Amino acid sequence: MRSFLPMKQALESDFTPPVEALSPKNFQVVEVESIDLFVRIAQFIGFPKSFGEIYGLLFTASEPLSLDDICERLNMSKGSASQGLKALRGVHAVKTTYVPGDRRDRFELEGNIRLLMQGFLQERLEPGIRDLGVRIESLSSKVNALQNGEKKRYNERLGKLRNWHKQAQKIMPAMERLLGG
Amino acid sequence: MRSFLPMKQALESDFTPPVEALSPKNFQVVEVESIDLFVRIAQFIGFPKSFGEIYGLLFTASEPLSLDDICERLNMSKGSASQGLKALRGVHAVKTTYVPGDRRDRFELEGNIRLLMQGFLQERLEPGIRDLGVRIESLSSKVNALQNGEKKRYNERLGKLRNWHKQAQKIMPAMERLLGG
DNA sequence: TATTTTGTTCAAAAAATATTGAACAAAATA
DNA sequence: TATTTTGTTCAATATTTTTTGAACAAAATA
Repeated sequence: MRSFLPMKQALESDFTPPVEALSPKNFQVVEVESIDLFVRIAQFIGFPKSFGEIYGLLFTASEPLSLDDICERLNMSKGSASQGLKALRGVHAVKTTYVPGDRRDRFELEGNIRLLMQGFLQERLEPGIRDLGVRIESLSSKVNALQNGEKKRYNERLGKLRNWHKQAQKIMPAMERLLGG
Repeated sequence: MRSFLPMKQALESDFTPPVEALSPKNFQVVEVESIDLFVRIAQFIGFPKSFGEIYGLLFTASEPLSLDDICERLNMSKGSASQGLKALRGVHAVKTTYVPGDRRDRFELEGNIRLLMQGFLQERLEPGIRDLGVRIESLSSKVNALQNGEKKRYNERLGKLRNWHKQAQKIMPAMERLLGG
């Protein structure tokens, strides 16, 4: 893996007290740990590692970064960065920003983690739950064509499953309110 | 893929009315659809497909199945079935049952989907959330060593993240109650 | 005890998924 | 308009994950 952060921050002020002179190094540590954190979150919600890296880098950035910045700092191909940014923009986790005097796109976080979670909840979890409902109902109707014994056994199990699915649907709004609001 | 269900059910009764004579075929359809359903659920919570297949097959089974039964009906290797069953037993989704006159292990579902979810919530989601907390706190402490400007910017973002994490922790018990209870 | 049956483990193969990089198109500049 | 810069797409490659199957150990049977 390549170096993570340039010396920019250190060079921006003329004077810093001794303990703060260590800042660039500390900043690198913090940056690496931030990226690591978001890589975990990404993997947790089923995104590839690279998406987490990009998000983590933007989390630490003090200004919007260009595609090239991202590739360079994360040692990642342009293709990956482009795809990752596209996906992250898709879930409203990242937005494009105009920076005067630079004709390249610049990227920064859009809102906070809640927005990212909202995307996940609404575009992955919710449809998933809905799909389960469709499948359970389809199964239920087909079970009616079975022999009595089989039908009874199935319906018992399906009933519990249907019940559980209802609960899952019931808790969704609360999750969206608390985590995605 | 191989045939899914033997003719057993059809052969168990001497007479069935015309419409029910179709039962074996219907049963196969239902079985395939059940397995499909649980494959989705498995993939949803990050288990391999084969785990879902096993669970789905056991969901449809009228009696505890042996390892060989499972391999045969799902056209799956012994190794896969063994590993899948081990994992499913680990999350209390499947249990071993003694069947007189058969020295092979027999497997059946343990409780309903709630138990499986409980396993997922307690053994995956909860530790994941806890790990995030640890990482966020580690980051927070390291941010204190940064320069003032950086520190301020970071703490703003970290504050929101910490806040979000608290909400996530808060909603866990409700999820466990509704989905895993 | 020797043989068979049963289930587990793990290295290797296969499958699924993510990443790369070169070709391309679109937009900006010369 | 020709050239350069920028970002996207997608086939090829690399990586990760899952599955297989043969070797093994444990338990049951002969």
